[in-house]
Amino acid sequence: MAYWLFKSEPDAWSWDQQVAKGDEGEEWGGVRNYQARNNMRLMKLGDQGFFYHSRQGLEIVGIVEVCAEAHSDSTTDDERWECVDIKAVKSVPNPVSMKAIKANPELEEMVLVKNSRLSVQPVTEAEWKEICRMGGL
DNA sequence: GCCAACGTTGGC
DNA sequence: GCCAACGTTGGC
Repeated sequence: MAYWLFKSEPDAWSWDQQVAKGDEGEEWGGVRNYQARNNMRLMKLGDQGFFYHSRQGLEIVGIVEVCAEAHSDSTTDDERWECVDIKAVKSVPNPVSMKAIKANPELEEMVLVKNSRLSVQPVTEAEWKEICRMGGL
């Protein structure tokens, strides 16, 4: 199983909205970046991911699970773009902030730190465990 | 709200 | 195929 990180501006799509969707999940559409799309193509059913609030919040607030593998993005007719569906699994008791991540030497190689603009990113197992520990999970 | 970093576009 | 110009993202 692989781990990922999904970024969203809470103004556009927040963790609360994701939770409200329940097990039905939500299509992660609208991504127009090849690297992010390629990451989604690699995702398998049951893969886990962090849900991160960018711009406002700047913290990891929840855990999601891939509930549909890559398919065409319904927000465009352009066949280049694909996306997965994700559903909320649980909230992070103590949200892990960008500041806390940057302050932790074990997380200095995270894509979130090195390439903050990529909206769908891979997370290593070590990073996953460390952030879960920091988040109180 | 600013602006650096990054990705994409398009003229040559 | 290069690279300048442009648009967008996202931390600050």
